[in-house]
Amino acid sequence: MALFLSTFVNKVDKKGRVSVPSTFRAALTGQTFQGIVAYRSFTGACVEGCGMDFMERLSDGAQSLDAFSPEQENLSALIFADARQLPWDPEGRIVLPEDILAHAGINETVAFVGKGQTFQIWQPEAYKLVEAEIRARALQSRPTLPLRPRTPAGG
Amino acid sequence: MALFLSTFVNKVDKKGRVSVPSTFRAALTGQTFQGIVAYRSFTGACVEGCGMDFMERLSDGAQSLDAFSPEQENLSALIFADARQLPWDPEGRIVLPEDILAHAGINETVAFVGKGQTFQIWQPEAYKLVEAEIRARALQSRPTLPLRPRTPAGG
DNA sequence: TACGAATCCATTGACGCCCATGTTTTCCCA
DNA sequence: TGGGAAAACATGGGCGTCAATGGATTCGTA
Repeated sequence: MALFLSTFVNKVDKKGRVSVPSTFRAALTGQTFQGIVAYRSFTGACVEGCGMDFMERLSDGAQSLDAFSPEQENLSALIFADARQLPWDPEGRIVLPEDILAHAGINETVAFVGKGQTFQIWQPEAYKLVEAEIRARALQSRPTLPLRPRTPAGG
Repeated sequence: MALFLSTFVNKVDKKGRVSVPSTFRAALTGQTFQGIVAYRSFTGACVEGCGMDFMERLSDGAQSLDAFSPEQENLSALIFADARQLPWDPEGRIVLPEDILAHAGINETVAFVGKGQTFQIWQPEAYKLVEAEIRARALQSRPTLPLRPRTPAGG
C-alpha cells in the first residue's frame, strides 16, 4: 500500500515542470500508470493527489462504501470528472495544468504534502498558514488517535 | 511488536548524524523500511519516533472515516505531513533534519527515550527536567496501569 | 516548416556508503 | 576469578552516487 509521508517543496521551472519527490514516486512503483492523478480539492485552495490504484478503489466502491455517504458519492463523480493523469518524465517531473496552478495559487514553488494514502499539492506559504492553524487547534482540543490493535495474523 | 525501552544519550557529529540505540534498531528489524519515522510533537519540545508499521496502523485507522472525528482527522493528517522517513546508514545512524533539531532544541547530544510502542527524542537536559516533574507528580497521585490479560493465541 | 511536447544531457549539492578508530562489553580459558 | 581475546557499538572522515534542477535536442504533428 502506497504511503505518502512528509512535506517537500520543489521548484517549478520555466517550462512548468516540477519534480515529484522521489519517495512519492517510490510509493507508486509497480503501478500500471507511471505518474500521479490530480484533481482540484473541494474544500480548500489545494490539489488532491494520489496514485491510480486509489482511483480504482474509488471506482470499485470497495473502500468507498462506508467512506462515502450518498451525497459524497456525487462528489466522487466530480472527482473522476476533474481528475487528470499526470505522467512523469524520465527525470520524475510532471507538468501541472493551468487551471490546477490557478486553483492552488501556485507560482514558483510547490509543496507536496503527504496525507497517508494520498497527498496534497499546495502553494507553500498557503500551506504554512493552514498547518499553523490546525496545529494550534490540536493543541487546544488535545484529541487522541484511536489505534486499531495489531491483527495477530500480522505477526 | 516493536518495544522501545530505556533511555540512551548519543552524540551528534559534524554531519548531523546520530547513532540510533542498537536495541531500538533491533526492535525494528524485519520491517519493510529500515529506519525510523519521526515527527514533531504537538504538545512538547520533543520529537515523536516510531517504526513504519506504526504509521501504517495509523493509516489503516484513518481509512475508516467513522472511527475519526474531524479533529482526529486533522491531527492524523498533520502527522503524515510532518512525518519524516529517516533511514539509518550501515552503521545505524540517522540524520535529524534542521527543523526537527530546532523544535527540540537539540545541539550536541540527543536522548532517545523509550515509550513502549513508540519513543521520543529530546534534548537531554530538557528531558531531565520533564522527567523529574513527571516523577514528582506520579509520587503524589499514585496512578495505576491497566493490564490487559495476554491472549493465549498471541504466544 | 513551425510549434508544442517529450526525451536526452549536464551540473551541483546533498545524501548514502565505505573504511578506519576507539571504547566498552562479552566471551573464553587458564 | 582474573586476564586476554574477540565482538559489538558508538564515532569520525573521505568519496561516490543519486535526486533536483536547468538547458538543449529531437520528435510528432498540423
